[in-house]
Amino acid sequence: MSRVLTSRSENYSEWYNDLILKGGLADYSAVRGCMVIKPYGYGLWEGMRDALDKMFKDTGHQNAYFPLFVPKSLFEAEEKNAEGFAKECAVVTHYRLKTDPVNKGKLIVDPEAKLEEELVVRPTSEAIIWNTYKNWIQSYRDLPLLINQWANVVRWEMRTRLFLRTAEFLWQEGHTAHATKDEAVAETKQMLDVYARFAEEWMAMPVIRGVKSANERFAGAEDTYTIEAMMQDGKALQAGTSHFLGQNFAKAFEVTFADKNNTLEYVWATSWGVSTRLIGALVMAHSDDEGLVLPPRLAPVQVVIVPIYKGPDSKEAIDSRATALMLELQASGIRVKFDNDDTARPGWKFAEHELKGVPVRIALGLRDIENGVAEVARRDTKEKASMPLEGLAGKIQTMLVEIQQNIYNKALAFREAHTYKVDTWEEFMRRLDETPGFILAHWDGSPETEEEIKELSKATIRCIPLDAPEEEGACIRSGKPSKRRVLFARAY
RNA sequence: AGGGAAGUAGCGCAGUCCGGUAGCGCACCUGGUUUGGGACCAGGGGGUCGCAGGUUCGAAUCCUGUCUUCCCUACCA
Repeated sequence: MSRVLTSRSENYSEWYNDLILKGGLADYSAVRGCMVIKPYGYGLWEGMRDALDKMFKDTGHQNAYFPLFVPKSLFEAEEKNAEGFAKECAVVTHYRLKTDPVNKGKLIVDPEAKLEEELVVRPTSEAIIWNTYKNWIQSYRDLPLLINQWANVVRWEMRTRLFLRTAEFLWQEGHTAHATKDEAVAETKQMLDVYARFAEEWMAMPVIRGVKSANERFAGAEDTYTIEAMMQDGKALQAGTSHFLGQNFAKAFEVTFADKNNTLEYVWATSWGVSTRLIGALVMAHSDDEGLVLPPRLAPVQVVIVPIYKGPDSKEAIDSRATALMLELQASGIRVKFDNDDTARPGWKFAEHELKGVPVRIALGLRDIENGVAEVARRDTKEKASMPLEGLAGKIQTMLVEIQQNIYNKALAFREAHTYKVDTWEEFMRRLDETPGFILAHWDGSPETEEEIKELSKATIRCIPLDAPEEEGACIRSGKPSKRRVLFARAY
């Protein structure tokens, strides 16, 4: 069989790739560093998008769409941001191709069609958006301006990995403008909280909320808030960020408003985003050696019904009972697939749906129907039980909620078992190498020490957790005094 | 970006050293028997060997260039 997966322990990276490719989430493409998101993977993204979109709307945001291209002069307006992205920008320099006069049938870039001003393919949209907001904001009555866009962005990465880092990816980016600093900070924190709730309640993936250190901060931001999740190899993955941008973009793009006293003030800004990287996070957070394990709330298919045909006469009876069950489940709001493909055998289907992470499988044969039962199997625990067909939809609903909770608990228990308080440099290094995970340790707060630790250990400060209690201590590297522990890990 | 490996049918691979007109398993198609954990029998279709040059009577095989992917390390918001 070509469907056999590499195991996690054998090679974690290959296991991950196998899940993505064999689970039908994505494919490589003819374009370097770019992937094709297949229907099953895109279904996951749609689930994420719909849930997040509702959360954004519920917090007062509206969607809009801004151009893919950013004139270079706009892009460079906010210096730090431009510098941060400069080395990974795709740039459009020409607007026309023509037939190669030397080599007929081939196309060349028409040298006559050079753009006066190059266009940067957006790696993020702050520049074009703030240039636009300038025209939209005149008065305090225009604020707050709360806008989100669902879009693709391009960052020319040298080394790519499916979903985790690709040259082009899908994301959402929220960009808001506020009259006061407090309001903008509150917005930044609110959206971080939205992300954290989404990760925990929908993806069943526990996250640490925190603030980035200066070194790890978004270019152009005053503060970057993050949610950090732990993958099954103990490495950290930044799952979402929310930035307090201060007045940096307002000043760069001259975005001012008249306050109630008619004095002109610069607006205060935020931006926040999550991307298709979340799909990579989802895969690595829960899956096992048999395949994907998807949380019911995001699984494109929550329940699959597999008929067990026996003899030519059984098909009709089973199909009609299975169809009735499917309709009953659908009526309960469950996403269900009746896999009545007669050319594949049950065993094959069982393995296939396990690989794809379908949370619940119902097997239905003549024997079951005679006894008024069905065999129900959970993907997360692999438990199988015979359950009465009568009232099954209600039980399945409950089971889906339990599965959602169970995989969250499992991920949380894993994270807790791999989170260590460490007070010496020796233990710090030993933990990273021998029992990878999150390390809570003291740091003197200086960028130099942070850099030194990174050089020596390849671990970075993932965040200063928001709930970190005050605690006197000594920096793990420099020995200088520290007031709280910060979160270290090797990261994706 | 450094090191390593690999591109031959949809997938996994053999063939490459030693040049002679492409093969195996799975998948696919047809017919039949089957169906409670990746079925079986019979028949069949599909590949300008990643791409571009070169050497040669002749290239999957030798030479040069190039593209893509993976792994390890490094880098990255």
